[in-house]
Amino acid sequence: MGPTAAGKTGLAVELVQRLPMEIINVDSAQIYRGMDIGTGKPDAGTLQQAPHRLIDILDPAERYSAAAFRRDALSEMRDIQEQGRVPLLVGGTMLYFRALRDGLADLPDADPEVRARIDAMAADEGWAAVHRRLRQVDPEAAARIQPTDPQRLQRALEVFELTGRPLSELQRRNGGDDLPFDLYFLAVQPGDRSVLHEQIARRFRSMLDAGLIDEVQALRQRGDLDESLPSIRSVGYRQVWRYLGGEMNYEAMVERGIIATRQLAKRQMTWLRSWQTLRNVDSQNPGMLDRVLKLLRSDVM
RNA sequence: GCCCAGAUAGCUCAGUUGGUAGAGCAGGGGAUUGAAAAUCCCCGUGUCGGUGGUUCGAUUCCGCCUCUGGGCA
Repeated sequence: MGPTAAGKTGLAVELVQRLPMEIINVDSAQIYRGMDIGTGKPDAGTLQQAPHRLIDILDPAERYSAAAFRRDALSEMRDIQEQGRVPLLVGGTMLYFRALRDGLADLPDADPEVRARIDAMAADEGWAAVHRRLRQVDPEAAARIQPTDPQRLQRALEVFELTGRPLSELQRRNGGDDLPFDLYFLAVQPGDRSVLHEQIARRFRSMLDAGLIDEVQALRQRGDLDESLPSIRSVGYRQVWRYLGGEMNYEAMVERGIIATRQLAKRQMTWLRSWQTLRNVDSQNPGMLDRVLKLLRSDVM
């Protein structure tokens, strides 16, 4: 685990060359086909020598979820284990890691029709009205969710409409199905954040040099994608999308893209700060690989 | 050289009819259950360019100086 631009992929590739491990991607953007440069996917050669599972499994028009990830990851983990290797889960999507570790409540999948209805209500009467409606059917969730948080308001009301039960009640009955795996958590984090910020700026510019604009242009030209999709909302893609739509100039796009990446890294580190039983290595330490190998030897093997 | 307009938070700016100031962005902290690279919450003392003057009191009014735009030569 670790923030973006900390060097997780490079480390993972080194590890699978030395140990009987196989990589599973835990990154909510790298699941999309045709989104390679901006998501920081390893190049084709690297993928050849260090295969990643759960990369390129979805079209950008599709939506994924933490629940789908848990299902898919467990299936891949079983498969890798049956082949006598150890699953190495690598990525920065902390919600996915948590869903894997803790499980999720038994809730219905997203329903486009219900969501469209709630969107229409919000467009009509505002999200505050949606919040008031939620308070009637699920006061506990309404107390926890800000009236300004459309995404969670929509989900809470959606769950009620689909099940007739409040989300807060269903979440309490969290079926704690125990994992058939022991999990070992290792975080790769920068000792000095300002150095990470420099790396982020450099990496975003090099993505542009590598053809990020063309990649996003190709997505735009399909005609069936828009900014409401998780794929297009992801860091870098959203900013380039708007630049291509004439909403900002090149310079502003570069600045906003770098800022969005920094903010992502910060949120990722917030997750890690409260993570239980976590081993940390400094991503800026040149001896990182040896340190990790040593940790694995003493803690796992 | 002269005229005009600026100079206030890291950046862009607002404001104080004279009682030492506040937004957006950035940044920091936090939350996070089928969108999570998403979505949301909290956090603003800074020689108010410098220096004299007027005043009980000046960032605010006046003079001079410096710097930055623009105009005239």
